[in-house]
Amino acid sequence: MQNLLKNLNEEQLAAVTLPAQSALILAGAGSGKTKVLTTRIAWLIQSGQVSTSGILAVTFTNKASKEMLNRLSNMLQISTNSIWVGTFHGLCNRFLRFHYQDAGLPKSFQILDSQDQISVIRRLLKKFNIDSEKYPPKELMYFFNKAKDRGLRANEIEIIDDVQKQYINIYSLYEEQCNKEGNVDFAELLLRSYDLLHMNEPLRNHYQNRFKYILIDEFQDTNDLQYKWLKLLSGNDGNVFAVGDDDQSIYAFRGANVDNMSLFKKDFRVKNLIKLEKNYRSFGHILDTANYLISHNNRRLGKNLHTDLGHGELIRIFEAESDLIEAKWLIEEISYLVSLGWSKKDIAFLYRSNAQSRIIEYALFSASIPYKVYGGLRFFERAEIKYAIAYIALINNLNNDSAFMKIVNFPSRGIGMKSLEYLQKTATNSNNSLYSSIPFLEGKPRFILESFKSLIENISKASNEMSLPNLIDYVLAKSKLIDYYKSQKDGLDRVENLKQLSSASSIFLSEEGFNQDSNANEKSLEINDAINLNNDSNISDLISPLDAFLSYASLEAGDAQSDTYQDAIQLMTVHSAKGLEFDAVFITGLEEGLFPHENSEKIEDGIEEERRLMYVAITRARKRLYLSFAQSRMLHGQKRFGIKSRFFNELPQASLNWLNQKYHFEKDEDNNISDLTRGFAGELLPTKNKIGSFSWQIGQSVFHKKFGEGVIVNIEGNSIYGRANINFGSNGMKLLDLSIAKLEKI
DNA sequence: GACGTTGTCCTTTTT
DNA sequence: GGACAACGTC
Repeated sequence: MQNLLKNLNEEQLAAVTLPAQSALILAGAGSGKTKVLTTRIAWLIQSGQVSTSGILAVTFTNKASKEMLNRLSNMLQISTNSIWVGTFHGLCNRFLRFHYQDAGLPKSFQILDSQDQISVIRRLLKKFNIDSEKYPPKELMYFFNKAKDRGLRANEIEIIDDVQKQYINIYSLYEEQCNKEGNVDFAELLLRSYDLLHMNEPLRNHYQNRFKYILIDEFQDTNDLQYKWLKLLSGNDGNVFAVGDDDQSIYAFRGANVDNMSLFKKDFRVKNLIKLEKNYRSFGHILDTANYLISHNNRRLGKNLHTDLGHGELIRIFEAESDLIEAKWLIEEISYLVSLGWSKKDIAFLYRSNAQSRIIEYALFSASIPYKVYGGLRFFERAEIKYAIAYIALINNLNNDSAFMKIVNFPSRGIGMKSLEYLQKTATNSNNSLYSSIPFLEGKPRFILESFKSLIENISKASNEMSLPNLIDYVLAKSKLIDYYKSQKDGLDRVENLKQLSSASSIFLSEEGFNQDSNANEKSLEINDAINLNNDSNISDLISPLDAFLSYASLEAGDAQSDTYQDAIQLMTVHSAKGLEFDAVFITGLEEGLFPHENSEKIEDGIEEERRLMYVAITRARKRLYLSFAQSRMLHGQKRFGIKSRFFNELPQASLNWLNQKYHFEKDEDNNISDLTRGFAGELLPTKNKIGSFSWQIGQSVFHKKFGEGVIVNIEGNSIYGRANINFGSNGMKLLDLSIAKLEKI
């Protein structure tokens, strides 16, 4: 026990050993937040205050919950299996699998990811002849999700105008459709769980009694519904240990509400507020940069990080001519670091949006440097995998129209639009699922659909006799998915992915403790059984391997494939870097419109959130931080010119080191950049050359007295006297007369 | 009526 | 660059 607590500082120790009351821990980046959380859990268990089943620990990402479980099993000698640790979504899924009957769900309910959600909405619009131009599926999805995040059903939303009324109508149609199919979207997992706890008193009492200690990480990222869920579950004399950092709130776009932190203080009568401001991660210049940047935000609880580590190195900034050169510079720089003995897995390339990874990947690949991309198009989000999963989802629940539609004619088997419209109509008239309506058809459509039906029946029968991995191989063969991709000229990668699916399932089963040989799970549970059982039972005792695997496919999307130990450069978005740390961090693509993202300007407090995102990015670095931006970048298949991010103006200049003058590029006769060469650290060149009139070029960076820094995006007419479209970033796009406007070259 | 091809649209971040 | 819809062809 003493061992457990000996490495904590005063504040950390105080937090870990707080009495059983609600508490709010304001924990800055790198202040030992995860350490405090896990040590508290271990301490509670080891000191005998609670058994493992009395703890509920909530995180926001799968990565974080895995990390927590890892650390716990290192600290504790006992099994951590019965501790409920997971994401909100994962925990709610588990809860609903136990109590599906009470929640009004079929045993094998399927979880929809956002792609699936969109296609449900599309089908719905078609079915009811609703104009998808006027009611874009994506907008509808945002609307539904936002409502659910606030805990609202269709009939609980206030009607403001006619358009909104129609949104609400479609919302209830959507709910109806999902219920009929037995499908549940991400937000629904939470709302269902909440409703069930809310309505069902015995169940609520049971869980309130069971979870003596609730701990939650990244509290600033909770949305309204999650807050209500915590409140309900913790009961009246709630005991919630919340850890968070308002400066790292970066999920407002999915409903997170920072105000929950101050609300929590009041609602949960928090007596214990502890601030962890000592940073153990980063050197001084890095922290100064982060502190100075975030001080530009208005809505803050207030907190300043400090360190004992000393100033360390200056922040290195690089301006590239293009995204390609930025990528080349990245390679050059990390090769240098590696040659100095830095390890690749401690170096991260961060970017604002996933699309930016491509060019960096290409450069790394060409240089034969091992790298690992997190996020992006995940394994289970790939088209071919989604098809395979849809076959399995359909045999698991024949009412799943979404899965049905996805695969009924894929690979194509001669079932066209007309036949499906006919089927749809028949199904709608009899209020049956598509699959079960097949026998009521007539003529040729009936004939071809019956053959599809027997395919599904065949697979279904096989599923009772085979293990999951074998079943998957069977599906791939019988459905002809593999054959289809083999016949495609660029289908080889997809064939490989499909082949990986069965081994992925077998790894999953063994990790989750399932019996590999059988797919059977004949235990059908009454509510009381479930209550009695789940105190110390594994999820594998209650859920069929198939259901579990399908949930896993939706909830985890196969993010981190297990080669974490390989020494490779880490590539990820800033969002997915939250909670991680690296010796060297490169924040790339720091251009107006990209970071901060242009969409954020239209959103209330959007720029503040982007700034917090930047804050998160900066505080990932331990020893060395690089910032880079490019004058031009390929975007949507087009070359776009940008100017450097406004965030550069919000950094402490004394901590910055502008690298540009220390590098030069070698160009061949065709003006292609052949290689990037490390140059000498020369004198700083003057940055602004005042020149009278000369020929302007697209892509030229300019300075204007009123509008600030900009980039020439287009020139009309003569390049000396014509007019130019100039992108002034936050000051907008201006059309200026080149002979009149006093522009300076930068 | 089904299938392959072309054209058009969008493109932030995650469970 | 990718997903989907509309188009023309078999």
